[in-house]
Amino acid sequence: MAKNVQLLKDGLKNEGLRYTSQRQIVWDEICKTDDHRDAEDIYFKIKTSGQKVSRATVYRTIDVLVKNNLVRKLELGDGRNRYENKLDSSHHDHIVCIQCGRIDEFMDENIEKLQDEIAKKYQFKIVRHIHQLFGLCRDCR
Amino acid sequence: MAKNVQLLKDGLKNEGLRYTSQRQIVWDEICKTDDHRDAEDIYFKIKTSGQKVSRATVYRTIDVLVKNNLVRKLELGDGRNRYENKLDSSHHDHIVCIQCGRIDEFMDENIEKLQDEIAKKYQFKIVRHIHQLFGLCRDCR
DNA sequence: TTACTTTTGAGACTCAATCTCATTAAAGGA
DNA sequence: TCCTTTAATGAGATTGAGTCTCAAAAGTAA
Repeated sequence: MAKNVQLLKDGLKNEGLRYTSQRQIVWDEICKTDDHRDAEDIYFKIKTSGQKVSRATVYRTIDVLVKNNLVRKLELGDGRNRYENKLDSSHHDHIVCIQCGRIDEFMDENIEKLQDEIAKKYQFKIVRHIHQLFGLCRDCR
Repeated sequence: MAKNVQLLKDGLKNEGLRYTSQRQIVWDEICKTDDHRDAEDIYFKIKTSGQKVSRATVYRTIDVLVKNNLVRKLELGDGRNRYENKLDSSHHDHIVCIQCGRIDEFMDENIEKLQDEIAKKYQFKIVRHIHQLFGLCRDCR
């Protein structure tokens, strides 16, 4: 846990941002699970735990964490962004079950390589990418 | 153009839906360009051309066209879905410039194959997928 | 033409997310 | 420790894409 405090403090300092109790609360909440949760989930989890952080601050803090590379933003195209902590996870993409909502993760070096080749061909500089497989998981097919 | 009328009529008939002038107007507008436009763009283009189709009908018709495989829906994760006609384009993914908004298309058989292998490994049945590269295009880097 | 059913339009509504602005609280001196 | 400066916060208003409602209009089949 002390590790998480330091990570946050360093990240904020790098950006010239202040360390506040609200930001720590939001970051702690995101670190509690490896789920892919939306901002409202995170907000209500904090709220029902009795801690006081406003909705605006939760949204703003999540943005800060994403920009500082502590949190990964997941865009599933259903109008709600999901977030996951990047504590010990390296880059990966997602497999999403459209029936039960289950989200698995995958990573393939070869796909990454092919991707880089495509970018090269288009003289394109990749900043980030999204690769998601939607369909039915083992239990739903 | 007659081709587009027939395509639409057939698509609608398949679903047991009626052929209406409004649906034809929306489909025609989407066929006019190969751009990746959002629903509001399409709605206003129709509106300013003097034709009368309500916003609700434009949105509903686009959904119908997507379900009937006449239109491809593009989710860029910025809160606005884009649409493109599938008149003579086969499957492809997208390269999006975060500076100028330019959208290029790419397709790589090998990536598709690797993707299928991943799905197999997870015992997952892919229904659709999203693969997008975000970054800076040739002119913006 | 009639009877039935689907589609449309206008505007109300939803919901995630952002913005406003007065108030509160970090951080770095003195 | 106390100031001063400046950033961060909270409450609630606002935005904006998209959906819903329901009465009126228009296809469809007999």
